[in-house]
Amino acid sequence: MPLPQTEMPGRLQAHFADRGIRMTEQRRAILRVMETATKHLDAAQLLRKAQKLDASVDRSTVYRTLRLLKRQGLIDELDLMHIHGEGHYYERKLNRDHIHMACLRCGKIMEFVSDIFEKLKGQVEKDCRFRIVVSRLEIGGYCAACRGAK
Amino acid sequence: MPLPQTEMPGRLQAHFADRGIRMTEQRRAILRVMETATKHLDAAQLLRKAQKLDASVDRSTVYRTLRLLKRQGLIDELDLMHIHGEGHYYERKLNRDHIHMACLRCGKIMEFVSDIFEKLKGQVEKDCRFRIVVSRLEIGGYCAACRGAK
DNA sequence: TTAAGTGCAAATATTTTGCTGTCAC
DNA sequence: GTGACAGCAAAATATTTGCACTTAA
Repeated sequence: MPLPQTEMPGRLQAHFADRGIRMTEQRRAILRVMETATKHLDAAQLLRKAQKLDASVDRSTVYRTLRLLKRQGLIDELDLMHIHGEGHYYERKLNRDHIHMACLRCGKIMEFVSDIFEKLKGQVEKDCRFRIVVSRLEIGGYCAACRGAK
Repeated sequence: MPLPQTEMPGRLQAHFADRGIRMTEQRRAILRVMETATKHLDAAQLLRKAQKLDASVDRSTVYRTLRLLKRQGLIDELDLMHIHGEGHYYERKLNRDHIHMACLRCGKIMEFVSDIFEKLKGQVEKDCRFRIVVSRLEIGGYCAACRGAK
């Protein structure tokens, strides 16, 4: 039975507890935002949303927590073709890796899960003798709606 | 007969001429550096190398020219897992798309051409009805040499 | 001739760091 | 109690912009 994409609130916090990583009010707020986010957030958006839960959260704590989450392999960092600005976007790493597509015209972000992608990663691991820790496939182009409209 | 990976010096300049894009001393220097680069360059490295050919080249001209090259689809922009700093790396877009792998231990960058990657892009175009303009697959992990050493 | 391109300096955007005080465990 | 974490302010890094001057076509 496949797990749903909206998944296990509290899992990030559980991971922290499991590994003996200290929990603070600020981290709790940031993790909750990441856990409940319905779209990809950049650092500034994450800061604003976290401050709604705990007004004391500082920008530097957001960046420090993002670094921690990355090191723990709990989130992925994306560029999304820099549709808005030069910063990065973040999302929880869920059970299935997926491809990101960004429409260069309307800015819509789409996700796509593919067995061929899994096969490709297997090929890289085998043919290049490379142990994959993190992978990121981002595609820019035109979505179905915008293809015609161009 | 497959085209070699080190390829056609002057092709970027030829493209500019074909499209009626103005050529300047500064652009000539920047294009030459991109054409002859043997590794991925960030904006600062590109600036330094271009200044050796034409000392007048300014940082802003480098960024403006990079933007132009991106819009023309002549170069790809990469993060290379931010192995050094938060900036971007650039490389000429050659005939065959390739995957980039960055070793998180030794920092080595590897490239890999795969038919499965081509097939995957075909799947995205077909199944998602998405017209791909640019794609970027970056992988972080451990190369063969570093796998043992860890 | 003139629209496009340039350098320069300053602005903006993004991320990191040093320090001192606070809090989770 | 103490080592890890926090806020704050300032620095570091990366990229963009306004403007007056220059140049390719």
